[in-house]
Amino acid sequence: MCNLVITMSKLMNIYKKLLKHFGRQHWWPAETRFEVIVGAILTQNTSWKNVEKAILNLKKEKMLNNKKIANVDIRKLESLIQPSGFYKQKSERLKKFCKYLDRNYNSDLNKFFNRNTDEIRNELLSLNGIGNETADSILLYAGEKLKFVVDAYTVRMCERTGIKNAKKYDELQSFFEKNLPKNIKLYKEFHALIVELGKNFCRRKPECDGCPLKDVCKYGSSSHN
DNA sequence: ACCCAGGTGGCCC
DNA sequence: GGGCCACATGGG
Repeated sequence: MCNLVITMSKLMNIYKKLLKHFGRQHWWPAETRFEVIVGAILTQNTSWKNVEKAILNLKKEKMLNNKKIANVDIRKLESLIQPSGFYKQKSERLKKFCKYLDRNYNSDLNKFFNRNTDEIRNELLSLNGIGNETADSILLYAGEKLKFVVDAYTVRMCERTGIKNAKKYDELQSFFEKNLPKNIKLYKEFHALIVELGKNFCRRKPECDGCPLKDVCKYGSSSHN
C-alpha cells in the first residue's frame, strides 16, 4: 500500500517535470476522430511530418472519409499516402480497416466506440496492421477511452529512470494504469510528453544536457555528458 | 554514409 | 516466447 503511493507520486513527479519543461502538447493533432485513426495507422514507425503530408493529400482530394477510402482504387490511395512511407502495406491496411468499419458499423464511429473498451480493443487487434500501440492510440485519442499508450520511448524512459523495468507491452501498460489517476486528459498529455521527451533526449545514446528528467535518470547525475 | 521516425506481422528456432 | 527481417519516405 505504501509502495503504491510512492510509485504514484514518482510517476506524477515525472509527469509534472515533463509538463513544466515542454508545456501542453495538444494531442492528437486532428480535426476529427476519423483523422486520428488514419494518422495512427500512417504514423507507424514514421515521422509525423511525413504523415502530415499524406493526410493533407487525402484532404485535398476530399478522401478523408471512411466510405470513400473503403471504396477507393488502391493505386489511388497508395499515391496519396506515399509520403508516409510503407505505402503499399499501409494503404492496404487502411482500406481494410475502412471496409471493416463500413460493413460492420456502417462507417459510424459512434456505433463503433459505444461499447466496452476491451471488446473494441480486441476487435482492433484482430485487424491486420493494428497492433497494441495503434489500437490504444485509437482508443484513447479517437474513442476517449481510458487506455494508456505505451511506445518505445515509454520503455526507454522507464528503464532509464528505473521506475519500471519491463519490456512487455501489457505489463508496462498496466503499470501506468495502476499508478496513475484515472483521467483521460492526463493519459493523453502524458503519452504526448513522453514522445516529446524521446524525440529530444532519450535516443540511443544518453543526451542528458538540459533533459528535464536529468535528476531522476540513471544517466543524468554523473559521468555521462 | 549512416541512423532514426508517434510499429506491425511473418518467419524461424 | 523471443530474435530477426521487410516494409519506404524524409530529415539530421
